[in-house]
Amino acid sequence: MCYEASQLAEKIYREAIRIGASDEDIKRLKLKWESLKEVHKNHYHSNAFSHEKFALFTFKEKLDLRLCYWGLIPSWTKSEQQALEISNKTINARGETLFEKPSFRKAATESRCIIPLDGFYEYHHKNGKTYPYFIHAKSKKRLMLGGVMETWLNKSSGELIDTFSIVTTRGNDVLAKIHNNPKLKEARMPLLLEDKDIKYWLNNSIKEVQKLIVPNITSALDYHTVQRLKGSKYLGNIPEVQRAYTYNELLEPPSLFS
DNA sequence: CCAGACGTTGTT
DNA sequence: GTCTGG
DNA sequence: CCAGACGTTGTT
DNA sequence: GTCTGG
Repeated sequence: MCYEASQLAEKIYREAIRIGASDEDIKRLKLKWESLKEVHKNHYHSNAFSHEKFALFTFKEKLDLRLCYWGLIPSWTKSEQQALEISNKTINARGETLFEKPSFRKAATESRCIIPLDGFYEYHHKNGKTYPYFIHAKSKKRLMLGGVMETWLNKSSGELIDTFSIVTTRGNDVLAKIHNNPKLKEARMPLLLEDKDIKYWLNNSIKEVQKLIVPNITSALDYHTVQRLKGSKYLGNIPEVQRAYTYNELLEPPSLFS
């Protein structure tokens, strides 16, 4: 799953290189980014339910970079009220059923996207308490997540709203470590695409795309506990929120024999 | 037929 | 313990 | 998903 | 818009 994420603004357009963008593409996206970055803010920690804007890549005739709200609003949504309700339920989209669900199948078929993230947050449970982890790529690379996007026309305001959802798949062994119970039957995680697969997610046939919905790039992930992400101890949307923080109760109990 | 839903997560 | 709001 | 509420009254 | 439950 993926309910909390980080996306920093710096030179996001450059990730297009990993999608196989041409020099011309990069030039165009850089230009576009110059205007987008005025409204884009650094998300050191963003909770999906606050529905903030994230930068993502799409591909119609050309590779494009756009800002979209997290929480997909299907085009058939009728009112602002309904839009808010449904966007609270479409933070993630199960990869297994992506092409069947009424909320996602149009987006899945016609407008898949790539969300470049600096990391995401997951919770570990122990003795009835939760401990947040920040999960990120080793080597400070961005993670490239598979997603779907859709534009909603708000008829009461005439406004076009771009929205997206993050596709999820079975959790890999890194997730299994964070949920450090070897008997855990199934952890979920966002669809992380390897560089070689990114362009196929954007423009291949449905059949090919479905093959990409599998756990991936385990070895390239790193993670550590961070301070609380909600409540009175929450640091807010600042760099420190993703800094390593040790919880003594999570440390290995001292061995009797060491 | 109409009305109402349309989604995800996981027991540390 | 369980539901709801974000 | 987690954090926080978990209720009633009546109209600034 | 389309499907499901009643």
